[in-house]
Amino acid sequence: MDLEPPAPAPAGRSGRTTRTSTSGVTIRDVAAASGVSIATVSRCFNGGDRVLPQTLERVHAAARELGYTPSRTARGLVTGRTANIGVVLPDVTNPFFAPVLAAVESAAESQDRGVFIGDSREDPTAELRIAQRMASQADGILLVSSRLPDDAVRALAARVPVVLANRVVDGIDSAVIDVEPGLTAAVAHLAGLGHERVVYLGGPAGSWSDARKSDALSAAARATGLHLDVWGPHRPTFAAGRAVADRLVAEEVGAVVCYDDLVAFGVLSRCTELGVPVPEALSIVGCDDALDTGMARPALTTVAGPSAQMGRDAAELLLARMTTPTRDAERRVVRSRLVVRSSTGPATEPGDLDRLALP
Amino acid sequence: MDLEPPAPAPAGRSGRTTRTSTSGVTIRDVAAASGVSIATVSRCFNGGDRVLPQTLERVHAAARELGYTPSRTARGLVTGRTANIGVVLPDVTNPFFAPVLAAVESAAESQDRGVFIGDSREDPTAELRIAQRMASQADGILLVSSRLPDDAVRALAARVPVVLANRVVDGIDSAVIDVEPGLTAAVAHLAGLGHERVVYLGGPAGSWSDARKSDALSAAARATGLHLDVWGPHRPTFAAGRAVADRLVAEEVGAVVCYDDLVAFGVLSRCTELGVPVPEALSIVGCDDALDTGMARPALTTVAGPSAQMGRDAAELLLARMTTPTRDAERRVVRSRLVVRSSTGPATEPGDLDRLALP
DNA sequence: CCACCGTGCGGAAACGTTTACATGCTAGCG
DNA sequence: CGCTAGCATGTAAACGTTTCCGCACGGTGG
Repeated sequence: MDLEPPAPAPAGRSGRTTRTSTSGVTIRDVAAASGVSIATVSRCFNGGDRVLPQTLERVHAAARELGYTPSRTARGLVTGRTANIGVVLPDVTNPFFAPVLAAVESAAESQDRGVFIGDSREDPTAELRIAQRMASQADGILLVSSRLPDDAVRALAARVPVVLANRVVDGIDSAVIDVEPGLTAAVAHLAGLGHERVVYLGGPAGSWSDARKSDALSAAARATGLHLDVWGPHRPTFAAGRAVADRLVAEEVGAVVCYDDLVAFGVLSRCTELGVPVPEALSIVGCDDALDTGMARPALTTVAGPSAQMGRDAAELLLARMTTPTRDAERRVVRSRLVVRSSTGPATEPGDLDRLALP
Repeated sequence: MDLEPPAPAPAGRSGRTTRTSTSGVTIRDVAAASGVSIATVSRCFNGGDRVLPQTLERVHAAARELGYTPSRTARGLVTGRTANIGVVLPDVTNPFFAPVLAAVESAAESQDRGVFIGDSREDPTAELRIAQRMASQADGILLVSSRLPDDAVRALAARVPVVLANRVVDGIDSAVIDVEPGLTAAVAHLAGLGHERVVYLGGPAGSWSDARKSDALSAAARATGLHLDVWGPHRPTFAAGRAVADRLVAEEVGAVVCYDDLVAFGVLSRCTELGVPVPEALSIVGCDDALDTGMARPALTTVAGPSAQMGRDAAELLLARMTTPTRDAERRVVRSRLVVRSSTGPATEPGDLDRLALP
């Protein structure tokens, strides 16, 4: 690559200025240098089919010497495939997405594919715009926690292979975490600790996983005889958790399940500030087990979802759909589970609470 | 191969199968529909220069109706520009990089540019490979915490605009955090608490910021009369912190400064497990203030770097260099500062320590 | 010995744009 | 009234590939 790094008018017998960002040496140069036609050079770089071993060797040698790399752009123009994939998610900053992004990146890298990333800021309009931009430059798109309406997803999928992560739409591949086992266990756990009322701090409007969590909690609460209040929507952030914490303590809520760990941490943080002891006065359950969530004190009881596994599943599905567009839609499900740590504890009577508050 | 997989004969008056992932309608269709030449259509989509307002209107109407979007690939082929930028960083999973990625993504999005992302896994070879792949599809590349040798960076920069974040190489634009103020304050802080020996848990080999931190600590320790030991290299992970914690307690180290918050949390986590009280037995200082690091108990004293700002700076520099390749290299510096929370405290005599250990 | 076929390769036509250059037209100026 | 300047538009040549054909050649089967 560092053939002639700073040189002003580098290779090329014609002295034409090269403004492409690639090496500047084209398939024609290689053909000339190795005494074959460009068609043969092309074949040498695409499986080497129907090429004499010695020719292949000669061409590769010439290419190596000239520092030739096939232009992905030109290749893309004629083949219609770009060897890139796109990932669009609601917030790059949310640690929940990091493992899935990592998994996808890793899968792509192993096939020498580029990865586009887009941050929709939880805005469906932005999400669609980004996805459409990607559609022209990627062979497949992974929508993580998509906020798009079902129809929009299907419309997009008609133009370009689409796979969903953390979301389900009929007829579209998806990789999801089944929150039900974990949340059911969480409700049972809280009930077992004597809590009679639980508040669910809901996630962003239009979030599929929020709806799933809400449903799972309702069902579990009904089965257990627990009273469930659903608050929200809330943005899935630390700040949102802090903001809602005051109301939790004002209403003397004894147990709360949060849309995700960020919100849970926000609640925890604000409670600490307010001098509200956790879990004595308030039991907090998070979701996702993003970040190494065990590191906080008190360590957060949370519904852990194997998000890295979900990412790997999503990547597999995407790659599969890209190579075989005419498959039936497939759904991969990984199970969540409850991780009990120390942010949950026995229910307390209001009287006991007061005693705790002023030692 | 898969010339006409699902759709028999979709759109198009010619019935030609469209295998491109774009809308399938080309500039030619728009030209025909609006009764002008393709050159005029092209002009309408590039600033509308030298085009009669009514023509422009007509063309845009036709384009809208047909659902035409210019092929970025074809455009890229002839112009040599792709309107994409690339970001390569050592670990997508490390929360330190999230804000800078977000900043870059945001800047790119506002110019309707795509963002490639690559994860080098802290491996210089992989980093180079990824960067080279990007070079052919992006107009500029941001190397975050690059582990590449200076020469490799310069060689790359000769092929494609390159900007560095969290790293400095002569002749290359860079946006960095100046760790010196924060670390100097940290040393002073520890000295003020009576600590006489500090261990620095160094970061990954070949990390520029690790070298800077090490230097800054050495200078500050020398000036303060503190004894500084440098341990390492360590991978910048939670696990690495946990692993080294045992040695810290075995050697009865009283104060430790960590390469980043992940390592610091690892140390903290393991200490809690071992029953070593923080900060009574061990004062811990982190770096970066990544994650909302105040949420852990005890809250981590850390050297906060405004990484989002660094990201914005880097994005600005990259965009500027892409439009004006022949500028002098520029360096943007943001200052770190010490954030004192509760993971640091007064030095303890071994005797006192024992008393603490068994209550 | 002839017809045939597979094999290795070259020629040339795409792919969908941008852009230099040519062209016709209108208007302004002498 | 004629000449020219400028403006809107068209023509065509790139950009760097892949890939469909066709061609020569040599070996094999009849």
